[in-house]
Amino acid sequence: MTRFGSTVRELREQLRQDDPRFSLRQVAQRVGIEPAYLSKIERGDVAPPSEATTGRLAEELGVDRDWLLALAGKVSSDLQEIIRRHPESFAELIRKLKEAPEDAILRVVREVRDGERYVAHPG
Amino acid sequence: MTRFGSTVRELREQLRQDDPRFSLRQVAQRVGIEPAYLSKIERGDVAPPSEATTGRLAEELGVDRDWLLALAGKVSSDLQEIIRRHPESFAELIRKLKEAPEDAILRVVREVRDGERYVAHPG
DNA sequence: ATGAGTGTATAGTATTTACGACACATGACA
DNA sequence: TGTCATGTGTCGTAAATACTATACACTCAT
Repeated sequence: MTRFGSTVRELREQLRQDDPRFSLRQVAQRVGIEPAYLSKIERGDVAPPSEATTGRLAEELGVDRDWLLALAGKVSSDLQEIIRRHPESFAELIRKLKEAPEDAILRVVREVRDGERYVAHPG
Repeated sequence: MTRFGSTVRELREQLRQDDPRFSLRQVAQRVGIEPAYLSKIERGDVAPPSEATTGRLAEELGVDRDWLLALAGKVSSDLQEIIRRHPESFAELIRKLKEAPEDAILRVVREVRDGERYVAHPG
């Protein structure tokens, strides 16, 4: 159903072309899981791994953690915690941005980033 | 640890003052769970229920679904799905708003709501 | 031909999630 | 003094989550 496994495999094989340390076994060891498990993950034989494991996998493969988590069908727990502090506001904001194209979201991001009017003042 | 159970109980007992249909048993029946289970939920004897059950509970108690889900330590799955479509943008946006006060978040919400520049045009 | 490294097949498991079933004690009401 | 509704205590459990352990077959260089 998801492209998680095949994506991980492709990423790993790309890296492997330049560096033999990216064999399934060695990556599994660095990530801290059994090779057999990573094999099943890459072939989609099992569901994507936990948030923690996916995070270490993302770092190992040099891709964005939130991006890989999304492929795994998850949302980072630290983001969820932030949302839970203002559930109604964030809910409205996110649902409003549901139909928005990527660049519109990025514009909001940029506005928030630039405008110090949005962040709490340190002094 | 969480105030989920006690909050549900308080809400229910408030409603009950005007309407005897808000006994634990009757609410449980309308929500579609066993009274014993709701009892344990309200006393914090068990973890908050599933997203679906929490949603029905919110409706029954007349409170915001996302708000009650937050109390349950969850984020609505439809919000998560939206985030997963643009994981990196949303991650940055949400983390940027982490330190922002409620009214700053609301200002962003309002800007997005008003500015049709953010939403996809139907025509 | 053997040892090292590769990926994979099979089987099993601890923990968590999300409840249901049933019996019980209490209090009000007729 | 039944009976009706209330909340609760105890026990059990199906399904999902997130893996481990072991053994196997293959390839390639020595």
